[in-house]
Amino acid sequence: MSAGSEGRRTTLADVAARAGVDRSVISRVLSGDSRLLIRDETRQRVLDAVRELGYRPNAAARTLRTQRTGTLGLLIPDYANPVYAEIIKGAETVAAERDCVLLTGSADADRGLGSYLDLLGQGRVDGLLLAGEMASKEALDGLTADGLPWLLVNRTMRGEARHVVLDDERAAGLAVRHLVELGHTEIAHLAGPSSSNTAQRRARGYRAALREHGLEVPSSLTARTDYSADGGYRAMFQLLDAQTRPTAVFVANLASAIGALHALRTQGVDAPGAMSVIAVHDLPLVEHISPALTTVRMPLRELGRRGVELLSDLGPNDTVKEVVTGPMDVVVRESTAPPR
Amino acid sequence: MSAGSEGRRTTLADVAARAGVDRSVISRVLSGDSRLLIRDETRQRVLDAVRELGYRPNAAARTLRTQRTGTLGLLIPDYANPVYAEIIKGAETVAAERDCVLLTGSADADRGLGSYLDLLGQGRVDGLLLAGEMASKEALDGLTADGLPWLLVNRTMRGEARHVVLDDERAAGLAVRHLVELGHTEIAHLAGPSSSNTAQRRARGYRAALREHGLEVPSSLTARTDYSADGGYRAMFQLLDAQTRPTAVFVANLASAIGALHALRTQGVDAPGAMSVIAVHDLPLVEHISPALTTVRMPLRELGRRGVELLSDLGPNDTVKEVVTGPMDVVVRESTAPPR
DNA sequence: GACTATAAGGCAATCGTTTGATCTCCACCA
DNA sequence: TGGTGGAGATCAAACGATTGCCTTATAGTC
Repeated sequence: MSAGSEGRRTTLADVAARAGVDRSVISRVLSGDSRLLIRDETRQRVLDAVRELGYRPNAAARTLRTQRTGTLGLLIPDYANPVYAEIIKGAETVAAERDCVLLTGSADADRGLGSYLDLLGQGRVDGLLLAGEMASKEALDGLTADGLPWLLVNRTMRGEARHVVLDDERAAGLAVRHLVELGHTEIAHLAGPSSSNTAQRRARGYRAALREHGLEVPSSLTARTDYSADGGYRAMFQLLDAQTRPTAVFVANLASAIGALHALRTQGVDAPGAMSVIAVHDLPLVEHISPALTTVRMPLRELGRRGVELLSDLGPNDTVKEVVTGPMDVVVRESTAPPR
Repeated sequence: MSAGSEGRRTTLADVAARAGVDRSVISRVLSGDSRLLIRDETRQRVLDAVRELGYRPNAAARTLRTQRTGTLGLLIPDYANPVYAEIIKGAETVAAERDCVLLTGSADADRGLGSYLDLLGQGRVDGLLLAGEMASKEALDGLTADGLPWLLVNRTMRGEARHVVLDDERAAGLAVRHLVELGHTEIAHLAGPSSSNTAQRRARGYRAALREHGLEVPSSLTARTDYSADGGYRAMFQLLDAQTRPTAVFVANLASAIGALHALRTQGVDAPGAMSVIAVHDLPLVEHISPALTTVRMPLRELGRRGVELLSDLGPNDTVKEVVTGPMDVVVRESTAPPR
């Protein structure tokens, strides 16, 4: 609208001049300072000036003064993984509720936490959520030394007591129980990478559940995938070659399960007739593949929510270990059935 | 390491004191000011002090002074859509090359561009990439008035000449040509939502290609999906009910194609035997579904790359309309074949 | 020996907000 | 008349980095 307003953005000084008061008055009115004594008429003049000039506080100046940015960072390893999409959504929702922006970025083996922080510099975020495996212990200590609160999301780390995770062991337990209840006794596990924290917990939960149900835990019934569809495809072949072929498989993630189903088709193994498949996580999409996947739905949004909630109340030296207690359930579709 | 360094972060003043020089010297050394005259010995003292104290410039202070943040923002409608994952990856890569951080956030119908900017305040990013349909014309004008450069990514907008897009019409053309070359003449289109810019361009490309190949363009051969698998599922049923059943369908996106394949299975229509299916975009996953999808692979990363490149050289009043020229090809898999 | 040029840094204003401390009325009370 | 006590603002010092302009030395010149 205001053509010619090129060049300089409106500052407090502009608004103050327009309203005929001091800058500090504007600032206090806008921040809702309750100790401010001001006539209604003046307050109105201030608000009018703010609106007419379209004033918006300068983030850098405010941050410099208050040492707060109103911003949280979230680092994830890979945008293509739908698991993180859900976590981000949950996190953004709470952040917005708290008038705070969530800024997401990705880091991985090459471009790790360190280089990300070098770019970010100091004082660009008030806290950092770290989802996934990109952070080393040293990097985390560096954050603590800088006085920046951080929180691991969906992973734990030895020696660090700052994380929020899902109950992956219980998820594995639910999956196994579902298979056991169908009558399976030869239950295999298509596990995620041993470097992955969630994969470890799911594998542990799988073994614990088998024992709990009085079943043996032969290591030949576990194969590894890198959490990709290709990985699942290859790993399934491995399982099919085992001396005793399982009748069901608990797969650590969705993508691998899709690869696994492909392998079964390729080998002419009917699913679920000759092999039941159940996987961790759920997406609308799996309803539409064949056979529709039975899954364990995880409270990923809740995980993101809790991440932000915990982080924003977290001092640089506090500690927290939380397991999100959101609903978790087996969504039974077509890929699981009683053994033949 | 330095226990007790609690409380205050190191500032230029600390480093200056340690090196025994003025703050300005530190600043100039670090910024590589070529006009600075300094003895090697002094320079070394400065660098040592910087390292020993682990100094990192305060982003807010620097931004306040220079009016630059070293940061670009990217707004997307939905993290769950793998299309955006690819765009983000491309964008982050270039941003990193240019020593600049890309901060991604999501906005949609409810939480639109406006509320996002209210949270961000002024001066938190040097420019904004807007992927998807969340921005209104007024909001864009607001950005321009604020002096913030912005660029639409993967969409155009009437009356605004600031976008970078893919050649969706050509993608549609390639898909249709592939089907025509297989011998199809009854080619349907499973189109995206009419509100979507890409959907419009793909539909236009589809019709143009049909005409180009001398085929008719009956409107009964187009059905609409909302770009979801469910939407594709329902839309495919519509197509199957048409008076003349097509022998091939060009689907506007992957998720819908997966739903469409499901619908075909449900109805006992063999794909590709009785119905060929080709979709826009490619993912490792589609290799593993049955039948493996034939797709048109789009240069999404390149789109993200160009977005950042263009934006960082863009003044608030410049204009740019670019069609990314990256490679685009039909990946032939199992879901397309000659008509019976 | 006075003068100039250059090398090597120092000074201080500035960016825009926030916030504790201060100031100026004016009414009211003794 | 002098003093007190708000009400309703204003003042000014930060926050930390950048950058145009100054100030010292020292070396070199006539």
